[in-house]
Amino acid sequence: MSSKKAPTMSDVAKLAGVSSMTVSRALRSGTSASAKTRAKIQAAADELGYVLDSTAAGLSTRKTGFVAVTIPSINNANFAQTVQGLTEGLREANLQVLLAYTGYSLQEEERMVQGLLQRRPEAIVVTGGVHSDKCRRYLAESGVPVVEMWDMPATPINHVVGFSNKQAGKTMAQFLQQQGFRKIGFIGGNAAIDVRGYDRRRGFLEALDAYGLERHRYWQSDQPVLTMEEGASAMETLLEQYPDTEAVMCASDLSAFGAMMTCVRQGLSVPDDMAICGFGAYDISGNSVPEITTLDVSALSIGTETARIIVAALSKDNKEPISAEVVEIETKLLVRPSTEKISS
Amino acid sequence: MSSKKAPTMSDVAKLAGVSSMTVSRALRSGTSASAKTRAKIQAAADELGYVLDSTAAGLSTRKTGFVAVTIPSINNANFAQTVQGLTEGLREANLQVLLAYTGYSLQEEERMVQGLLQRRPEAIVVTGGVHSDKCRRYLAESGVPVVEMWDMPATPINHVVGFSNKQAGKTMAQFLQQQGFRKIGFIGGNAAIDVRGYDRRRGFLEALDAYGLERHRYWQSDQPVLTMEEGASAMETLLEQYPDTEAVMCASDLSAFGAMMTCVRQGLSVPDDMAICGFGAYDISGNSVPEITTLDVSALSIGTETARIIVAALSKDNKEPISAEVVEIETKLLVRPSTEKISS
DNA sequence: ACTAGATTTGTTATCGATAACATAATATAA
DNA sequence: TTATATTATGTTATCGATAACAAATCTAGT
Repeated sequence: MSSKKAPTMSDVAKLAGVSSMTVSRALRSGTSASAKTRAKIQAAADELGYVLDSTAAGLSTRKTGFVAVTIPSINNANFAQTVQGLTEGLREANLQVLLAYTGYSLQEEERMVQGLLQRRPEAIVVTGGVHSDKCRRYLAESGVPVVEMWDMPATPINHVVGFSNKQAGKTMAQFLQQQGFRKIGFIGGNAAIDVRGYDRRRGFLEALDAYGLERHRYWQSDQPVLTMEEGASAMETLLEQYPDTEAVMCASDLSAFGAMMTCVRQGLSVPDDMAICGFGAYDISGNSVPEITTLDVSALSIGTETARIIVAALSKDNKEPISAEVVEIETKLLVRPSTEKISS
Repeated sequence: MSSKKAPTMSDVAKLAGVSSMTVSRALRSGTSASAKTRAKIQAAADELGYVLDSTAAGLSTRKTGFVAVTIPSINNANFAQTVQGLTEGLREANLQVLLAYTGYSLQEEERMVQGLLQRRPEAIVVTGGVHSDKCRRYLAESGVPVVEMWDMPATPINHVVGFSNKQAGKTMAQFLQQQGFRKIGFIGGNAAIDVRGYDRRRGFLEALDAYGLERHRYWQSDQPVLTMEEGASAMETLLEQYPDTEAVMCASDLSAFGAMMTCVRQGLSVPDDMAICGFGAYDISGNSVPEITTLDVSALSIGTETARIIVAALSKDNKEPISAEVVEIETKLLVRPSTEKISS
């Protein structure tokens, strides 16, 4: 770590014997500069170890070159995949992702969005369709494209890339019902925290109602039930309270796996004694024994689609009005042995 | 998304009837401004929906307010935890994390570091102690604190927060040997890609040598073996080639779990027929049945320690020379049922 | 060789904020 | 009340780059 301060463009210009404007042009593509001076300037830049200050460049061009993204948690394979899709999709447009974590808190989301806006992102991506009033206003007035992902909000701010979590819950309930299960439980979280998980539960329970099935076998906590450990202890409680339960849907594959391990520990067979399904198509669901039935929401596509929309919105001439895109991502039920109904 | 461009500080100043310098002061803490004008300016700012442009502010103060971090993969719970520790530790110093993924490629790391430096981070954090020559030079000449984490490089660039991956491999080998296992295998990746995983293998095999144990039972690929699926198929191959293997160390808990599932599928009992240990103390290792022996490297502490060093380095007066800190994180062997030696 | 047109380079103003200094307003002490 | 210290506000220059325009150089066709 050298302590002398970084060389600037005019240092390079001086060394190369040209004006700094010429340096600026030589270091960019798509600008006119003779091959000879380009080489001369490149050499001077290398000698000084010059690195462009994109902070200053951005002030002039009014382009910062990054897209702000908020996700609930970094430690979640689904969001990680979405971010990967975003990163890759934005790379070709020379846009970097600036990530912030909200910890499933709307208040934190508001703070993060405010902080991110100070950095003048060229677009903003948020997870979910529910935000604090202030946050909605920040987003709406930001002057840049906004994408809400992982949900289908009733009143979108701008663009949307997601799927209906409620419908996802319904799909799972329908599947379990069709498989012949009747006493069906749910392990999941609370509305105030994990909005999307709660929507899934709502859809799930509504479907049970529609089929005339009992819907009291659920377990809830005021924290999202997303980890293996939480799933495991939730299943313990559920087995105590409703030992006759035949099948359970979990808010996440991780909690589904935890729940399954509780069954194994108690000598219950999955799916013979207890069928289990999860959500999110995490690695674990396809690699456990038995493999776990789950809903694949194609987290990667959410990222790539979001990136596509952003790139399109930014490349459009400002003259034509940019219409808000709403993309519904297809979900896919992965039927696996953990929910095989034994013909008894 | 409104299309009129964002208001600037002088817009606020005009509305409030003061100079823009006064606005600048009123909107910051630790600056002199009367309560009355502060309120007046705040009101004007709110009315206009003004958001500070930290890009411009940074150009003047020469502080961008963020720290650049490169990690091999976002989809890795260990690195996610480290990032979380970093984020939290830096938040109180008002520093944001700018994340980039290298995909376990040194070449990509070089590109990322170069790109990140253009944004003038106040510090740079990289994963591992091996970098391309160019990348090393970039880092060394960046003029800001550099932290290499997750390893103990022989010749550090600047600060270090990590542990010896080689020693970690040795520790596991020693443990398995002490448990009474003799025919020990290894499932892991290749040097060119996952440097740290390879170091662990090196330590592991050296220890086997030291104990006079056979060391041919390893499986290697030119890709890192870090996922459950990779672990599962690696174990299949290993069982074919060396069916007499008694115990296996895996480069990660995820591959360890995959390997364990292969055993289960083939009717082998863990640990009776095959002992398995992993690395990284992922959730899965503590929640599977049986639970998997692993090495906890305290990924979170790596993040918080790194954050601490950065905050300290940045707060120090530039007068006193900043000495490079080297912090060795303590690792902890978590002994679990997956490696219980049956007294036969 | 000469001129129109194309290409390369230079000059000046500007992006939106803050630092540094200068000045005005207010508070405090003698 | 006056002098002095303190606080509040304004002015000007600057951070490091690029846009917009201007000038200089080169190229090609006749």
